[in-house]
Amino acid sequence: MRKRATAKEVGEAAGVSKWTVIRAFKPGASITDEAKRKIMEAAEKLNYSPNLLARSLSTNVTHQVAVLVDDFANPQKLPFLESLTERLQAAGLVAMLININNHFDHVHALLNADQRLVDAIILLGTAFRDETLNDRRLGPGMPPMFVLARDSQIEGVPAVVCDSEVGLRDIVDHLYERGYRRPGFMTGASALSTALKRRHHFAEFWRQKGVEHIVDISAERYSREDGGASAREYLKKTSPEDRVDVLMCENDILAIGAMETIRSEFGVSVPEDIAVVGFDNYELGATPAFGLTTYEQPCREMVDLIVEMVTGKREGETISLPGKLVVRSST
Amino acid sequence: MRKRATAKEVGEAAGVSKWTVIRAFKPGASITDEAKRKIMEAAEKLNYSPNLLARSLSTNVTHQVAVLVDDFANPQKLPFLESLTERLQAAGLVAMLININNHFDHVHALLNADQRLVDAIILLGTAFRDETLNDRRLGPGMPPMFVLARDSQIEGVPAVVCDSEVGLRDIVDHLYERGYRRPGFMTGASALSTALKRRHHFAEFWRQKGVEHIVDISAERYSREDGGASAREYLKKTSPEDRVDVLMCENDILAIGAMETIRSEFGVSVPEDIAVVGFDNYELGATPAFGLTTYEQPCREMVDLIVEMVTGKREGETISLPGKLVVRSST
DNA sequence: AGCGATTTTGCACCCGGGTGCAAGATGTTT
DNA sequence: AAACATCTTGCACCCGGGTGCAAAATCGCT
Repeated sequence: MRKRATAKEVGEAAGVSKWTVIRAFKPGASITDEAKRKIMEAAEKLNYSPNLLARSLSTNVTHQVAVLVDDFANPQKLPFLESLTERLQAAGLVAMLININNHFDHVHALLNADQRLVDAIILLGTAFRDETLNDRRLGPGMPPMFVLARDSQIEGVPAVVCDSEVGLRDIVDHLYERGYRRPGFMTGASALSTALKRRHHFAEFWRQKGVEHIVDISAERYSREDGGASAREYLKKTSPEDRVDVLMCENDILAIGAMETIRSEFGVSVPEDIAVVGFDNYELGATPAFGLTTYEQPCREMVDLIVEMVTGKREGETISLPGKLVVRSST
Repeated sequence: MRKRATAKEVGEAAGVSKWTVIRAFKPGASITDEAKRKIMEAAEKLNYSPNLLARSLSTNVTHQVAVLVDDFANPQKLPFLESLTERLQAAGLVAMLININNHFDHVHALLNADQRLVDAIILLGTAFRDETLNDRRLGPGMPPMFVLARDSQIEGVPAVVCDSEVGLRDIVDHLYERGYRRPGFMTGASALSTALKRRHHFAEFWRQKGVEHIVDISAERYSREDGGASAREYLKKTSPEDRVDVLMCENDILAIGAMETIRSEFGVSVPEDIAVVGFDNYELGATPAFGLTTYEQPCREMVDLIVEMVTGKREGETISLPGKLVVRSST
């Protein structure tokens, strides 16, 4: 059982050598129609298909791409994974999904991917530190790496990101126009460059409008509970008249957690007392219960670009794409 | 660039043959400490690690498992993917994530996985038809297959599922006890066996309690919009006094969609006028805005079992695990 | 028919590592 | 020191397919 036919066997069945069989499966190779027909017939009978492993060994191309994910708690990962696998498959590639966690760190994952000779490595919004890549175990021969939906300052590792500068300008413009003047910003894991960048632009655009002070609130992780917990802590220690009038959260999950806590535990209404803004346009944010104003990352375009880079159709250079402000009832 | 050191090269650097190098990397092989030390030193210097592709070619074991997913719209996939990748990795395996869609069907995916010589194929809650497996292109030599979070009637293809019989009995008991007597059931893609089974048990348990009539509502797909749309259609054509008093939805996404439409468009209150029940215990259902009563699938246990089957630690035989009723404010 | 041009096919040897066996090295016993 | 047991190492050949080249077959033309 579990015995695959080989080119040699097909050749014997069709009365040709194994090399001719291999040619029959190589588009554009020189072969007679007659021979090809016989071979295909025999191949079908024997249920033959080329062994991709063996092929990869000699061609040095595996058509496999490692996708590293370390934040499955973020539901935004799902649409990214969906688009990414779809596009990769359309390009003849397949994704090896690698879960980075406490038992399997980035260096492990990179070495593993390298050992499996993947054609490329995509870091999907992972929170890895740039120093990770300087690990001495990581030789110079690693497969090319790309970062998706997160910044990369690393030399030679291009990224495709949603332009947080444009995004936050749009958001701040919108909030200013709506009359909000006392902004707060909730970060998740604040040490990450993406977080810092968003925070930075948020503050910068408010400053340009004459608002100097930003209230900082930080959640432990990117989860609904943590968003709620940090909002709770803030509201507890701040009297109603001192509170922010709009709370920008680093992503939709934090925003939903915060919004729910604000409403249900403090009787504060959204957006009348405090407006809430998220980031990502997570599907459920659109539901009437939330009506979350947010900023949509151009997921499909981002994925298209990264796949073009991976397949070499496009030069590997960091690209920022503008997203789209989605205004709903929370502001 | 992108040149990996080979065992032969390491051997030359360490003054031994390539076979000795290979042994140095094979646990339990016979080799002197001295030789091993020299080899490891040379290996580190040359940044050598065994080429897993080449190894797989001769051992016929790839340590790769294909995971087929065709329903990325269901957020429940994310925790399953997370646990699954984590467990597989802990067992030394890696997941190839294959997206089944209009451009890449099940047969394609299976053939692709086979060509890549994966050790096993896991169908993650996919809506494939049993006939798919009878496709003539699928030979008898396919890798072993397992179904996760969905039923399998297929001979030789074991499944790990959440026991819908126990689950629905718990749900119906709970609803009956709360005093509901006019139940409705909302299915997604109703042709699927999982859906039919849940529907069947739901009706059966009500019958045992003397309630014969179940109102059937069906949504096109498993999405919030479709759940909302089918609830809308139902409420439109049914006068308040004729309506169900509890609506059981096949999963949480449908339930949330239905609940939101019921509340916001018809001013019907949940649970006073109509109670709503979901299935899966999707994380956001816990938020105060929804407070969705639901049934939690034992995700981690299910994944543990399927990984044990994949690794051969457990016999491949369909297993049903009981889940856990989670009562919240929607009932 | 005969010659050269072109296409098709077979072959030796490669990709990087794994296996079983036998030769070589080391160690133990008398 | 010889004889034997044991451990370590090298080797031939395997896994399944890919490459470049040369032999063989086919084609076109005079």
